[in-house]
Formats: sequence, C-alpha cells, structure tokens
Amino acid sequence: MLSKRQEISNCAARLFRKKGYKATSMRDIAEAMNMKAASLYNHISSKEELFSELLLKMATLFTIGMEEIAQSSLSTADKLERLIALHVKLTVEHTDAISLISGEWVHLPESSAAEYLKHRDSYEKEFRTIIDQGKKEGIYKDIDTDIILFSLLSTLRGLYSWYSKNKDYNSIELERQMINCLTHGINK
Amino acid sequence: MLSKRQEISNCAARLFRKKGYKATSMRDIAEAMNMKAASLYNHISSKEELFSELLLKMATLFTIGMEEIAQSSLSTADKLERLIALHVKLTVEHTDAISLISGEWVHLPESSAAEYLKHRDSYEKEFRTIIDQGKKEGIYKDIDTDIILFSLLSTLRGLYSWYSKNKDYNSIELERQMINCLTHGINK
DNA sequence: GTCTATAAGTCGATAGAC
DNA sequence: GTCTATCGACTTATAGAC
Repeated sequence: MLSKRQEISNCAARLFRKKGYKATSMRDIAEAMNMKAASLYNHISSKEELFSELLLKMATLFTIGMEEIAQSSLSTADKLERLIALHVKLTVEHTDAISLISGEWVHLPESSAAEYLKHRDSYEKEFRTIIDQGKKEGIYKDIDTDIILFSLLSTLRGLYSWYSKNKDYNSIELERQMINCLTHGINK
Repeated sequence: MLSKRQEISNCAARLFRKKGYKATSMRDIAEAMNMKAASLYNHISSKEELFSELLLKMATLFTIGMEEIAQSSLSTADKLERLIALHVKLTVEHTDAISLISGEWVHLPESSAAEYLKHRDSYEKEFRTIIDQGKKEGIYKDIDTDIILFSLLSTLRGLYSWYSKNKDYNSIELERQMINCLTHGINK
C-alpha cells in the first residue's frame, strides 16, 4: 500500500514526463489524483520539492549503483556490463522518473541543481575511468574516450523511451541485447 | 546580413534550448534582442509559430537528407555512413534548433505536432529499412532492429550536447569518429 | 484531510501613441 | 517599427470553513 504522498509523486512523474515540468500544473496533478489542487499541499510542500525529490532520488540510485560497481573487484569488461545492467534495471523500475534526467533537469531550482550536478558529474567521471582503464588494458578500441562515453550514455539515458513502447520485452533479454549492442561497438 | 526575423528565431532557439520552451517567456527573448516584448510581434505572429517553425525546419532538413540517401545507389554500409554524416552536419549547423528534437517537441501545438510526427515517423521508417537491408545482406549482426535503431538515434540525437562542449573539434574528424564508434557496434 | 475562495504574480498578446 | 499600458487567462500557494 502506497502512501498518498508516494501516489502523488508517481502521478507527478508520469505527467512531468508526458507534458514537461513547466507545462504540468498542480491542477493537472490534482485532477489525475481526483483531488483539488489545494489538497495536494496537505501531502507535499511545493511543486519544486516534488520535482527535486524525483530527480535527486534517481541521481542517488545511480550513485549507489556506480559505487558498488566501481569499488568491486570485477574485470573492466564485467564492470561495463554491470553498468549497462544498472541502467536497464533503473529504467524498468523507474521509467517515468528516469525520463526526466535527459532534459527536464534544467528546471531544478538552483539549490537542488547543484547537488544534482554533483551526482551527475561524479557518475560520468567514474564511467570515464572505467572506459580509460579498458583502453589501457587494450580491450577497447582507440576511440576518443569522451565520444565513447557520450555515445553509451545517450543510448542508456534514452532507453526509457524504447522500453515504454516495449514493456512486454523480457527484461533479461533486453539487458543481454543492450550489452551486446553497446559493447561490441568498442571491443577490439 | 540576417533579417531581424531570423535573428529573433536564432535567439529563441538558444533560449528554448537553455531554459526549455515553456520556461522561456517572450520577455526573455525580447531582452536578449534588446527590445520590448511587444515589439517582437512586428516580426513574428506568436511564440508557438516561432517554435513550430524551428522544429518543422529541422524535420524538413532531415527528410530531404534522408530522401537523397535512401534513393541513391550507394551500398547499404555507405548509406548508413552518409546518414551519420547528415546528423553530424545538421548538428554542427543548427546546434540549438536540433536540441529541441529530443524532448521539447512535445510542446508543439496540436496542428504542427501532426506534421512533425509525420516527418519523424517516415524518417525512422526509412532508417529501419536500411538497417534491415544490411541484416539481410549479412553485413550487420543479428540484434533486434528496433534496438539498433533506437541506439543509433539516441546517440545521434544527443550529439548536439557533446558538440556544444567541443566546438573546436574538427568536424571531419568528428564525423569519422562517430562513424567508427557507431558502425563497429553492429558490423559482423 | 478536503474543500472554496482568493492572494499575488506571470504569461502571451493587443491597442494605440509616437 | 518601437514603445507604454493593459487585458484576460493562468500560475503556485495560502487562509480558513467544514
């Protein structure tokens, strides 16, 4: 049983994704919840807080997942596979909220934006370290690290869009296909 | 010498990209143009028109480029390379406007949205045909065509973001790296 | 905890002087 | 073609009855 607060959050994520944060009004969220806009404020304190919470939760999940992988004793190739699997898992479990990461984060209030970007930058930095390590070990092609990183992240961050139209796709098979599709592009 | 109308359009594209369409006010655009908001209406007829024009222009450029490639007698592999080159070229020449394609298009008014999606769907359909042809010829791996398509398009559509931070990167070299990075993922 | 009513501000767009 | 002034609609959020 979800708390009403959590129901509102899920509902908002769905609308933010569909219409964008700025174009989604508190009245829209209230209508989808069968309430009046004013009643929402008994459960949340502001629209910005609702939005920041969604994005910072996702950023934290990525940070935790990345730390586990980066600090493990897995091989470099296995680390990359686990990273792809992490994106697949979070996409399946938080499809709406994860969609906000690509573009909607610009609407974060200044206070949250700083914390969000800290998560994001450190995630990308650790991702880059893994790619560089693979190149050093000679298992990856000599393509500009930043181009590899941007290419992988673009695809992984856009996965929510593909997954939404293919929710019946077996999620283990999806993980396998993504790993296959993304890693063979850089393997020697 | 740009017409004032074109200056406003470029200015709006930059702001739409930075702050999002809904969060960019006519007053914001006017300020960046050193005018008052009311004066903008001597050159454009509405904010929606300004936005629709930007997105439909990009959609048309992609459609024209795709038609030339699809109807050519190039090999399948060369067609894909030309397609990647088309994205690189349009990204370099229209960095701000192209950024709106990924997420901001949802703010198109209903009238323009239909036309925009017609362009987009037909573009993706022809892209899919090229990938399928390559698989039939045995030059591409047996990965789900839709996954290949989504993976390529995610990266190509996100290129504006990478390019913005690397504007000094030689654009011929960028094209070569993108082709290398994207095609080796699916080549047998 | 939900409602009605409303405050206080911003939005796109127009009217009309110059 | 630019300006000031303003309209009417919409926004987030609050006050206070029930």
